[in-house]
Amino acid sequence: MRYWLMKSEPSDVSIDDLAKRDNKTIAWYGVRNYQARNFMRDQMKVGDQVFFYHSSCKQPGIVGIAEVSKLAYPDATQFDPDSKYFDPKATAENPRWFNVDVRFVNKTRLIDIKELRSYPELKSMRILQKGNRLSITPIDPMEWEYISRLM
DNA sequence: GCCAACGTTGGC
DNA sequence: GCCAACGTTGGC
Repeated sequence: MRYWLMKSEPSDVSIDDLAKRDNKTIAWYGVRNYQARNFMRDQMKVGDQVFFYHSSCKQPGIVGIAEVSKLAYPDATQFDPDSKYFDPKATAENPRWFNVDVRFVNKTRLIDIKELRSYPELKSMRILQKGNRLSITPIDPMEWEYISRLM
């Protein structure tokens, strides 16, 4: 079982939105970065634990825990001409983008990026590195443990 | 709203 | 295959 951090803009899908969905589950659609796609497609397994992170908002930070509830499958939005995630180069025979399903586990207090930066134990976290833009990053078990204790 | 950093695109 | 130009991300 592995650990991940997944960013979502709360104006798009917040932790509360996730908690309110049917089965508290959502397809992690819209990822259009190959590295992040590969994490979902090639490495994520059902039961993997996820820090749910709010980005591009007033208070960026970890706000809850979720888990992978379905293995990766083709992202439906790539085939939808009306979606902003439509990809004309993707076909049903040759899908380019994949997503897993993620299920709500629980909310936590907000552990914002400033607080995360304040712990030397977490300084190697990918999201704290300068210029980091990757929306899905692996979390080291030690880091998961450390952050869990803060909650 | 700014802008540094990054990934992607496409001409050569 | 290089790399300049461009678009996007995301904290501030």
